[in-house]
Amino acid sequence: MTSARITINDVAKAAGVSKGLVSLALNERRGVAPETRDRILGAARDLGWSPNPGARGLTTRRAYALGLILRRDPRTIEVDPFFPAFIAGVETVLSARGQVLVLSVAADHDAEAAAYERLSTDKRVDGFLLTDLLADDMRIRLVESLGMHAVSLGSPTADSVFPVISRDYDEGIDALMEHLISLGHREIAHVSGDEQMLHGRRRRERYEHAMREAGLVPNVIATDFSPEQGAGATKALLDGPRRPTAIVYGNDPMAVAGMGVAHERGLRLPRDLSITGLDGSQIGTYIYPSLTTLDNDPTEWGIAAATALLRLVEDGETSNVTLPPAGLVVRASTAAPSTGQH
Amino acid sequence: MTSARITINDVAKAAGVSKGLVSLALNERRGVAPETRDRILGAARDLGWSPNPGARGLTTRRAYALGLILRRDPRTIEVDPFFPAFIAGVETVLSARGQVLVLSVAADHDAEAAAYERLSTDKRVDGFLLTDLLADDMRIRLVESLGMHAVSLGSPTADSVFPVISRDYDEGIDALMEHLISLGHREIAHVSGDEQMLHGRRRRERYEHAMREAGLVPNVIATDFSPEQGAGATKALLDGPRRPTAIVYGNDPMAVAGMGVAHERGLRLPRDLSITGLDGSQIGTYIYPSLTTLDNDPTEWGIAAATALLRLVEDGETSNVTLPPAGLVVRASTAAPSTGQH
DNA sequence: TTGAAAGCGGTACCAT
DNA sequence: ATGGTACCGCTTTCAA
Repeated sequence: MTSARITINDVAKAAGVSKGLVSLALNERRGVAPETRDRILGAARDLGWSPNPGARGLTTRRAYALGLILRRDPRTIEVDPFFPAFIAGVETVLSARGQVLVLSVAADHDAEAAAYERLSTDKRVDGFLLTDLLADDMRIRLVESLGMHAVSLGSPTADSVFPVISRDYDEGIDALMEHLISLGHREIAHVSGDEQMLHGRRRRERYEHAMREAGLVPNVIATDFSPEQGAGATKALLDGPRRPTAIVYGNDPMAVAGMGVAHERGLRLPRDLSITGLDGSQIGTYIYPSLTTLDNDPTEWGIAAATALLRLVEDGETSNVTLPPAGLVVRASTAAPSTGQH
Repeated sequence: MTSARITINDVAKAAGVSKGLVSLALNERRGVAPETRDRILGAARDLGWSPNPGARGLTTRRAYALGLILRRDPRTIEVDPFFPAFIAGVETVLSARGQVLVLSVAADHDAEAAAYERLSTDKRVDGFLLTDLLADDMRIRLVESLGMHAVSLGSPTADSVFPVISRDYDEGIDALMEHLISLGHREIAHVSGDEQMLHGRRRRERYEHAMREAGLVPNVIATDFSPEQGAGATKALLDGPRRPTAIVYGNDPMAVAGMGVAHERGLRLPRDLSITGLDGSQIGTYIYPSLTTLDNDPTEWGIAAATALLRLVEDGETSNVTLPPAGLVVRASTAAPSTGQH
């Protein structure tokens, strides 16, 4: 089956008009007689025609595509519950508008910067979705200097001209800490994520705030968010001078790894050690004990981010979005500490 | 900083030649004097110019992009250790060639088919990477009828004109079964993945083959590969008439979920129940007990698939690729069965 | 070996 | 309201 390449000229011919008019009709511009409009659109539908984005972009200077660039160490790339659902959310917005997502993965900062530049100079995308924001993130200035649009997930520390999508975690972290404290925990440790990352740092700060509010002393080990370092941090804590009765992990994969360490040492969970994550992954439901965490909703992030970015690209409107705050999800991995030896 | 839009004309001017010649030089066509060639390429480099893929594709009929469409239930989209690393592999190949990956996520079969059609008719991609192959997969014929190129991960049951990337799992499954049997297990159950999916079915068949070879009777529960159904299947098996001493899960996330169920019932792993996965994820290293599984290497899949697809698109060469067979990775989740009551 | 010009599939402007 | 035409950035003939 040779799918006939059908173009705007075919539609024009079929509708008995000039191709300029077809363009006007398609783009819902005024100045086209209603009945002509219908005839044109009908012909387009009959022929199964939709405009070629490449040709279109040649004059409109648009790519009709959004870019997402992930920086990930290839060795630890695997576990991240956030992205698949996030991308699904982005897609629902894009596909409804005939747009497309260009995904790139970069191993390090240099490759990352190169990827932004390439997608930009090659006019592959109209804007970028900035995730995993770092403190003083170079990408803000980079993307700005490239003359590209963007939205960021979370508020950059430096000045940013881009719309911000955000969700409050402070409230959820407060609730989580209160939950642990009211169970009787005093030695509550935090295995924080990459402190370069804004949300990692922010969570750590709120944990510390909550601890001090309760008259307790914070106990933090920083990691890179990988299960590997999560496991290592757990061992360090259990062997350390201030052995915790509860550990709050910066993300769920680390919490799962931490449980592995605890089980390995013969601890009975949650009696001997309470464990929590911070971003509500599905797998947390099926591990044992099921994981107390905060809810998230990556799909919602994706929808909001893509919508805001498209508004910026198409209408030049910069509108921030605040998602509903993350709430506490109590499952089975937290309980009152045992009063036994330690 | 207004990044000057620099085009082929600027390069032509700088090199003192016509834009036609610039094109010839850039595309390494013969008939360009060596010294002119160098001058042109030098000018291009100085100006930081690379050709606009959209404009280019207008005449070459290429998108300089590859497409990957994932069909995933939004509710269970989260856990799949395969894709991030697979995509990273694809990316290493694409970025080196100035190409790009277009990623799409579809909720169901209809949306999936629509996505293939859209990326195809809009000339968004030059070919598709077909993953998660189903038995008698409609996509083979669909993509063919769209006149698009593709490669498939695994061999389609129906005739396919597309290159096939494959890796032998039979050998690894045999080794895994032998491992369990030699430990003394007789009641070895299999929680299989989606039987619609080719690799899920194939794995189940090999498990059954190995059981019969050993004079044992297969015991299979089919699932959709989700942790949720993995947990459910585990409960059914533990409550069933033929309570297994070992369970082979179709993928690692289900194995993790299965462990959760076992722990919940107070079983001591691996003494009371041996558990294995089948696709070597990183998280398997950090759970307790660490997971016996087969190794995989999604990045390798990605590199091979993208390379083969690009060869097909650019040179018309259809070359199958066979990756090294998956090997057994023995960790701590398998041991001799306890001889106690049951 | 090189230049000039047509054409790819659209959009946008200027007449009418 | 509609048609004609130039033009977007690049590739590809065809002459020279």
